[in-house]
Amino acid sequence: MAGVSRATVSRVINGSPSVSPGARQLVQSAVRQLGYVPNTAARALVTQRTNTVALVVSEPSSRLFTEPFYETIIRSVDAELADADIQLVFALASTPQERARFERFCSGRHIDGALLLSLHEGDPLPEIFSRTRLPAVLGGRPPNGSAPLPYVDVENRAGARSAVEHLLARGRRCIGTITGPTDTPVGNDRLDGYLAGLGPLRARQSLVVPGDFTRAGGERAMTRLLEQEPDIDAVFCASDLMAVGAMDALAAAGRRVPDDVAVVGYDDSNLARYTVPPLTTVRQPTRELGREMVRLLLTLVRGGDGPRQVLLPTTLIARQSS
Amino acid sequence: MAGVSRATVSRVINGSPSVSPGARQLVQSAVRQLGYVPNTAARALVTQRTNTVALVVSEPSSRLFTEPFYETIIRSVDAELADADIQLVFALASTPQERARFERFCSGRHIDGALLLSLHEGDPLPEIFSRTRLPAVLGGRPPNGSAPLPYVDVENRAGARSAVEHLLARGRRCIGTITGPTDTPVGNDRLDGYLAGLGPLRARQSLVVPGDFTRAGGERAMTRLLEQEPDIDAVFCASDLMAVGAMDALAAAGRRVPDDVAVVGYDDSNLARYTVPPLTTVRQPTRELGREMVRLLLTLVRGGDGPRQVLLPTTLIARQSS
DNA sequence: ATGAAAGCGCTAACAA
DNA sequence: TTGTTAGCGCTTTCAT
Repeated sequence: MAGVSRATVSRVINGSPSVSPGARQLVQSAVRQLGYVPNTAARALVTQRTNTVALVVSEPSSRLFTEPFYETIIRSVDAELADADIQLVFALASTPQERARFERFCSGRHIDGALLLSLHEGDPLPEIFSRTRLPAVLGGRPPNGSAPLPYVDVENRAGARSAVEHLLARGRRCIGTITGPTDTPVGNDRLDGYLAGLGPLRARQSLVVPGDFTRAGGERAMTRLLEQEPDIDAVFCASDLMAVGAMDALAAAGRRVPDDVAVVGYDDSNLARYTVPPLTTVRQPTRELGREMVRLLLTLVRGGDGPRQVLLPTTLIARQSS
Repeated sequence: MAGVSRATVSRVINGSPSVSPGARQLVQSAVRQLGYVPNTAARALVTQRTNTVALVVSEPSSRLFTEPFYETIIRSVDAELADADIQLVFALASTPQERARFERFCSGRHIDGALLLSLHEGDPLPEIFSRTRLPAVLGGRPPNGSAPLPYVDVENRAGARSAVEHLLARGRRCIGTITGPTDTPVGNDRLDGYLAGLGPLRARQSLVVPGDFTRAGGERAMTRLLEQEPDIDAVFCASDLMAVGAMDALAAAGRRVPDDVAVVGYDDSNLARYTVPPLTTVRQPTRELGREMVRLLLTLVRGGDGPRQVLLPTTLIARQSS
């Protein structure tokens, strides 16, 4: 219709500089009139790129929906990808079936790369990406024993440590912790930070109770902490949601926050502002986490060389619970 | 490697019956040894099918993550699609930019069809699918003035009506309602059901307060209801989350549930079992909703003729809040 | 700056 | 039952 060859049309569509202004005009108006849209499959076939990346969450959907962290990360990843005009495919991979389906999806070259979130120890996903050389970026450092894929992480250790130091500065001396799942890097790193923060004080075994990042889990853990350590005067929780649960348990036991027991959470989710009293917490730059993951992945997808790891800082947000 | 033609390989891969057992064996073992996986782009190019469908949510992600409904629907859609070995692409389309990107995605023939959730009045999506003839199924009836795409819905009117009738049967006479957003079919239908349930009693304007499906919105609405109608003895909330908010407001005002004011919610989400007292609510078959949407869409994608609408029944679940 | 031509990896009609 | 052949819609050398 524009009276030019397919090659020229292709050049115009892809913004090649070597097209005469006249031809460009002609093609563009023809495109508009025809409502022409390039066929992605055909394009993918020749370019070997699909302009699609996957965001994979290895958690049951219940966690996904209760954990405020995911909402933020999904939003920021989606926004960042939108800027690059790349489509996001969102995949749940918590069951073996889901993982198998996703693996087929990858082998089918449906995606240019993947963002992997919340990996547990023994998760087979990193191995797959490492083997197939399909670009992938982890959110959070790889679990022990996992293939060493590039990752973006927040300084969980430093963040947890700052929480404990804050508690110490406020004069607390019997500081317990409710940890995250111990088969995840986040869970371990925050526990390490807690131990490091305590320093010469050293933690007693009975001050450390494992949690599972849920509110109910936090409540149970706090109850146990209260039984094991009646004199406890502060607790560092590895997530805000668990901190809320801990505050429930504290209220049920008749302990005042922060007078009797100070509480510090982790995440600085929306939740934290609305608890009574408002929750002191460790803010992690979740939006930046998503953004950096995308940047790194896109660099890799384009064949570039990115850093093997990116570490983002945390900030302690002091509110009334401590 | 198997010593046969590409066509035969293709037949084996696609399970054509007209392949000799010998050739099939040969091909299959070659496939295994080579780790061969068909290239989806090439296949899509010739078959005009991508084996991918999109689930589109026209809501800000905040709603998506706070509304338990979405978690269930996403799970059931994902599971149902997995059975058919079709990949789910999850897309947020709440901002004009997101919608534009999604539109490009569709025109690029990236997907075989789409599932559209929670449409508001004036949403441009249905029009696009109607025009491009790309198969689409709505979750919930189309908003007024929208293109008439096939849909799966629950009997919102009947459900709301049954809630009000239940309240009447318990002797309540001054029954208010907290509605959903009035630019959504669900919001309107549940309001209609409320009005119908009241029957000859007729509702006063001041008994109807608009909500937004959030907990905070429910709380605000209940507070207003209490001001406008101090004698109110029951409230029907268009969602469980709003009912929880209403119960917060009731507690703050010193009204007992159900003694002073009976509360009925809608959804029968997990929430409802754990409120104090447990919440009477209208159960909608969310899993079936997802399943039926997928079935209908797949029929359409395969060129079949499906029903224009599917309506699923609701059940009243009586608990202690009424 | 432009066009001709090859080819990405697959399926499907047709012939054998 | 099998192979040959054409072609899906695009990008990309390579000439011109």
